[in-house]
Amino acid sequence: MLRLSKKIDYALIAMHYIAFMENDQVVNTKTIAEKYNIPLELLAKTLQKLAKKGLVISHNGPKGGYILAKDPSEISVAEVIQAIEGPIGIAECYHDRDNPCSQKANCNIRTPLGVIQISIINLLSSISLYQMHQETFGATFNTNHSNIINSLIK
Amino acid sequence: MLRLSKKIDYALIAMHYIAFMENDQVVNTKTIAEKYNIPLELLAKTLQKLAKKGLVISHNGPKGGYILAKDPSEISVAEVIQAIEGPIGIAECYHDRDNPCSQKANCNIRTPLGVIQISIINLLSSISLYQMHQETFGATFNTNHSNIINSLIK
DNA sequence: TTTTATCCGATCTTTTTAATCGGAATTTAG
DNA sequence: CTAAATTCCGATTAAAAAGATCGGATAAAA
Repeated sequence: MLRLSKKIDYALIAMHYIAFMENDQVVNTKTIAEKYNIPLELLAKTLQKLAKKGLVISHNGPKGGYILAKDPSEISVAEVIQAIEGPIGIAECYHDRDNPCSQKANCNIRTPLGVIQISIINLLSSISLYQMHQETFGATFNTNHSNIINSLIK
Repeated sequence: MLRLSKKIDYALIAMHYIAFMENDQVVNTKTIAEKYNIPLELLAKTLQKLAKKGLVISHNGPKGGYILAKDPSEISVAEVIQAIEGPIGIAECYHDRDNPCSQKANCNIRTPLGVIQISIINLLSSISLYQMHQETFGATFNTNHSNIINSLIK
């Protein structure tokens, strides 16, 4: 049902938490896992992946942990999703090149699904961690929607 | 990766095919399954579900099959998805009442994800089978986007 | 009354997701 | 220099979801 995976939930929760720590403190995995009741090992893996993709920076050893690699306003929800799961796609045939759908030419829904997919990617790309944070405290998204609209009106 | 399930692919393919048959002919499962190389039994189940939810009307016996219950312009992609899988939700905590997330109060991403979810639902609700069909033939979506935008600018 | 369909529940298989485990490497603090 | 805290990483297991199949029931047209 278009559900985001738990890994992505965890990634967003963690990124958000790290992003809005006071004075850019280094945050370790355990702290976040305990605060949000997330399995430690799984969260650790998730953060490692985010580090590998350059969204956070890791520091080893005692007093180690993670900080954001960029400003929260520069990190979109789409980036976090893509870091964990690769390209966003509602239809497989748009990026699984190893396993091409045999019906591609014949398919009657491929083109419109492609358009819908672009709209969703644009939506997720237009929302940053910073904006999520604002929303949490009752403010509202106020993004540039033109990209979403453009994908609908060609 | 926000992938639509195959059942939904099949449902959309079938609905689309039925919708744009000449003179509202009754279409049987086998015809569609063969044309698009879909497992017959699975497509049958999918169409049965769509019939139960009132999106298509079934006719038993020889010369039986399915026709649409409504005009293609009156059936949205969101309706088809919801008929097959229930409510659309990118975050579990928004409709799984049996299994409430223990972190609901504490969660730092619930509110913004809710807003994103509404945007996606609005997007999918704004696209009808008829519009998908237009798109297939090179025309473009030209929907009323105000609902999408309204969900972003409160 | 036979044939062609939908209908429906149960089950099996496969794939994906979630969680766990064991241990290595790194760095700070004492 | 050593011990403790932490990230790192691959392998494995467990659970859940998705996909597919089967057997038989019901209904309607020819």
